[in-house]
Amino acid sequence: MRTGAVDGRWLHIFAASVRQALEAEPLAEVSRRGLTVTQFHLLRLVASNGLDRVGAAARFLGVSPPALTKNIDKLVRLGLLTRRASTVDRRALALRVTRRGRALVDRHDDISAARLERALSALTRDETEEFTRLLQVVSLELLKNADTRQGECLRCGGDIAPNCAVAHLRGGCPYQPDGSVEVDRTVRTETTIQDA
Amino acid sequence: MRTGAVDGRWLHIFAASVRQALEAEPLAEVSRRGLTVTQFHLLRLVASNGLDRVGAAARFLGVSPPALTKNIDKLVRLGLLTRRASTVDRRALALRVTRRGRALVDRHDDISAARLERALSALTRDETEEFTRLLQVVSLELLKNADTRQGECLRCGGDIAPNCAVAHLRGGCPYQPDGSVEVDRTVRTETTIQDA
DNA sequence: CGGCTATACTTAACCTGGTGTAATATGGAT
DNA sequence: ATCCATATTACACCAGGTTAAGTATAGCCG
Repeated sequence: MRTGAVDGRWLHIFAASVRQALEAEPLAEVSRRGLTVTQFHLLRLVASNGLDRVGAAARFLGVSPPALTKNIDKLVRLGLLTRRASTVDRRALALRVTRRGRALVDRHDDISAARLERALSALTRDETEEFTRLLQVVSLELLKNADTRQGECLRCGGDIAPNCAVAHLRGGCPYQPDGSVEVDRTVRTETTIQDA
Repeated sequence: MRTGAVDGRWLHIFAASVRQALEAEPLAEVSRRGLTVTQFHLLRLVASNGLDRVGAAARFLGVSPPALTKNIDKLVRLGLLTRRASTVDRRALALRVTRRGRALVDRHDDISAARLERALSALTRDETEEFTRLLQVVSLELLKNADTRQGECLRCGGDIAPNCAVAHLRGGCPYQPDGSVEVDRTVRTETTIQDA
């Protein structure tokens, strides 16, 4: 960091550690490197509430509709999702998770939760609460300063949190049980990387 | 998160916010989407200390040597790096950053630092210090529980920090001025994604 | 000193996940 | 009934990744 500026190193190190230890490695373990992170998040999104709008889900996950179609093809081929015609709109389709797909998501989350618990055991109860509060404050400040494409999935882990502050900031989230949100993709700013 | 388990949502949201607001968006702005995150980190690594060992740098950045060769080709073509034969070992090569390449890294870091400063202005000085301490503790705990491939770059922002705890945990880091570290790649566990 | 093994990077061929454009089918408004 | 909009998919292409092989060089050993 430049002289006199705030030291951001540990924010980046923490971000990489979370992605690596709580997302990428558990995924490699449960899928034996057969799934990418985008494919996993598609699976989890379907497991959460089903999925009836490929276009909206593509925007939410940060890829184009044709790209999502290919990933859907793969997950169906692997027996993790099923694809049916929609009963509401015959142009659309309906995706549902299979037992096997749900089991993979659950195993991933179990491994991730165990790792998190071990890591947080280094903190006291008060420190954990304070840490979560500070994470929330800084996250929301960062998101406020970011571009409108922030509508994309933040990979929060998919837990349904009533009164989620991010969903409020954005006017909705597909993980919320009361329906999905259309994401604004008119402003593209993100470079893509395999961000483990 | 499962009932009774620790709530990890904000760790993931924070990780995504940091990657998005402090890395991906500044990079999109300075490179007009012409560089991937891996290419940017290669540029920054060379800007830090030069680069004399493509193989070691490839391992550090988490790609294969042929992949790094292609990325080097692109950065040289864009006028951001120069490639020369090594004077020490004619099998190897030496990479150096150009003025233009260094300017791009500096502009990225300026944008990122400004965004970080704005975000952290929501905290008091004591809260910022406590937050950094907690980020460090939890990061190191997560890294201890992760696989040996942790030798890969954590994208800390490239600031040289004397007595860096991560470098200590790993026995070295190419960003440290006293030389690079060979990363152990015998255990592969990571799935790759553009993790902005 | 010559031969042989190891090492460094690059090339070639291939794969995968992404893109944009177009095609096809359907919905809904007029 | 017609026309415009929308949903998903097919197609062609691209870029970044991989593995295997090639070429040049380093260094060790007999």
